[in-house]
Amino acid sequence: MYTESKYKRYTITTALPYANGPVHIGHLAGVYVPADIYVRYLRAQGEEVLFIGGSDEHGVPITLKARNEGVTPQDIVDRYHQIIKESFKELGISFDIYSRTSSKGHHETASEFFKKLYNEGKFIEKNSMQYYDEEAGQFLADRYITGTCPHCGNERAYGDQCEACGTSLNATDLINPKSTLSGSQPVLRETKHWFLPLDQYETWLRDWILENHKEDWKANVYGQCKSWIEAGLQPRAVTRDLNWGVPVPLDEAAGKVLYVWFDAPIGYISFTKQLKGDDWEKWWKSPDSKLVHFIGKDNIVFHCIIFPCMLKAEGSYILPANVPANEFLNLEGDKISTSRNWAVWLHEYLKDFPEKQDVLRYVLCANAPETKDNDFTWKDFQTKNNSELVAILGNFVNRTLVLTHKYNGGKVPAATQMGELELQTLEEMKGFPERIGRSLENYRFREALAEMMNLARLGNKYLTEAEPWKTIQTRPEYALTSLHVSLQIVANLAVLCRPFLPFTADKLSRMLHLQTEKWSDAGAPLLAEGSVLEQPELLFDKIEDAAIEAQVNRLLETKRQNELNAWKPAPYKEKVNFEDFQKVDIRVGKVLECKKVPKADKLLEFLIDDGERKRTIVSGIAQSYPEPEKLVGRQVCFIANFEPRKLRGVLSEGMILSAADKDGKLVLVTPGREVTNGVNVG
RNA sequence: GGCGAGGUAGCUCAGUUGGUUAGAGCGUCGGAUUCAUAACCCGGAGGUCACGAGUUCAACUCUCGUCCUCGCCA
Repeated sequence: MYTESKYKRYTITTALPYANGPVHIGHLAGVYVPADIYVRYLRAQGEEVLFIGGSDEHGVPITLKARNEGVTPQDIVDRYHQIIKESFKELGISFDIYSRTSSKGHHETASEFFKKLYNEGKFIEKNSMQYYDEEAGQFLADRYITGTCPHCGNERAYGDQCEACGTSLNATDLINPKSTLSGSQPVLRETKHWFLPLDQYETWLRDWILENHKEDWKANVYGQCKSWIEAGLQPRAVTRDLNWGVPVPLDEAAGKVLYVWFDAPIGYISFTKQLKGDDWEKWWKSPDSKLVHFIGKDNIVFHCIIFPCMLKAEGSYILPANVPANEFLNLEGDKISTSRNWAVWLHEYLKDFPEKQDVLRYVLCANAPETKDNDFTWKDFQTKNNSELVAILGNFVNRTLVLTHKYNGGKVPAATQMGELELQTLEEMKGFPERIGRSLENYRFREALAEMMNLARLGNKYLTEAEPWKTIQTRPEYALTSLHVSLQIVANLAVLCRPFLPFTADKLSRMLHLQTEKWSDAGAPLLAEGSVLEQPELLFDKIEDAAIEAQVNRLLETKRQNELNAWKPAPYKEKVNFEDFQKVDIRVGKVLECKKVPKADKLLEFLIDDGERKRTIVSGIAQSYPEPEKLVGRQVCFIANFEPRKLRGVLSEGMILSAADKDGKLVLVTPGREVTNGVNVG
């Protein structure tokens, strides 16, 4: 380790993904990829590390989703826990344990934690009035209640928020509240809950964060904490009325569970117990253990304020040394959204791009939203793969190994002719482990990754300058020496890229028969003269346009679907009176002929039997009816008393009525059964 | 609306306590090269550092105001 440290071991946690959907690239770039890089680096440094993850499986949204699908909450979390766990594993996120909050061990630990705080009088009790559904026999979460929004009059506002006007609400604000469980009108009933009095920890928080972590916490994290503390903290309910979660371990608390924000972070502790058994405590209670929480910015308050207060209240735990929260990743310019399916899902990526785990890891790390929100685009994904991984890293390794096989039978040659250039290059190589390490120790992952790539650049530059393909003719000993040097750089890359690109590191180590993964060995030559190398195998393949187009098209399709789903009837037009309506002469007629108007994309020319004569009407529906001749014989409705008008040179005597469907398709309006041509519609 | 973070080259980002010509990668253009997945290597172009005031010998950096993006809260 390059930065001074009083720590002997590291407890690294990652935000628990909520098990109501799979994991997407936003989660990965913000939390899991950086955390995994950090952990793999620590391991390479020989540090003792515990890397903890798991699914967050309680809370109201999961119960809502279960209701919508007609299954149990357990079914929902079983489904997503499986997907999430598998996909993390396949991406190489190297958790020591990936567990879940619905596990028995977690329920026990969370209950004990509550019990201890309860027994020591750390909670305050409060009674309040909450809506209760008498038919369903349960209290209602705010999300389970709909009613009229007091601000905008939307009749389908939720108890926590009106989606029409965006205001957040209390369920008691709603006019005509209705339970979504039974449809009945809920009644207010008194209920008792336990609260963690965060306000009592304010002085302590100020000292701990605002005074002592001003320098070492990220600006976004520190600023957010400051904002919260200075706004004044309120007691926060630890329990709620719900039947999905960790039951409150008190006789008087039937039908109540721990609030999900309270039980979830305890998961980090219970998972440690599940893995380490009796040996768990030092990871959480020994001051020489460094606790680091990797999270996204939405989670800052829980990990910097609330969970630390819980740990402080309990009394025997250490506190996080750092909480390197990242900002958000956008996708092709729009916010990632699970409900709108605007995401690149990890499990789908792994299917669509087999054996390309490291490419995703690379791109997400290079684009990690460390200081501000960032954008993921497929184009950029392709570019980073093709012009960085393939062109710089893969190419350097490949050319070195190909040359070695060509000129030295695949064995590491001797370095008999070290010149100025060689010494200088090896000297430069020496600096990389420390520079990369320091960046990682300070949670600057993009910088660290770029530095790792600079080593490959150094290799390319060296090889180009040494040009063994030329010197092999004139000074073969020197040519072999330069391959020796290049190979040492390749070997160093194998060690130094491991935190970022573990699959690539494995491949490289196999090809080189490399004996070490230790960070402290890097910086120096790692391959012995005469040792045998495998046949080179390409580390990365180019990604062709077609693969990228397929992904982009899928997103475009998603966007189209979302627009359809968001369709709403147009607002009503101004009122008109009956007389005005009567002025419009709408009639039924039969299509006698129908053809496209030349040089007009949208126009069809109809010849209509209107009961008295034939009339020509031009209508802009060609794109919805690609085979106009098929309309012959069909009855349509038209406006008979418009002034005739020329469209594209054709005189149109009226207008044919059609309905505009939500996808933009126009559909002709036809009487439900054949009627006499010329009759009125009214 | 209050608070927080951000707004720097076509794109993605660095810019240490204010101090010379504002940096990197990718893209683009030119050159060189052919060992290598037309890749690598060298060089050039490209910036009113969101905008407007102010402090200072000196401002991307400090202060105030405005605009925009994101988040938290009400």
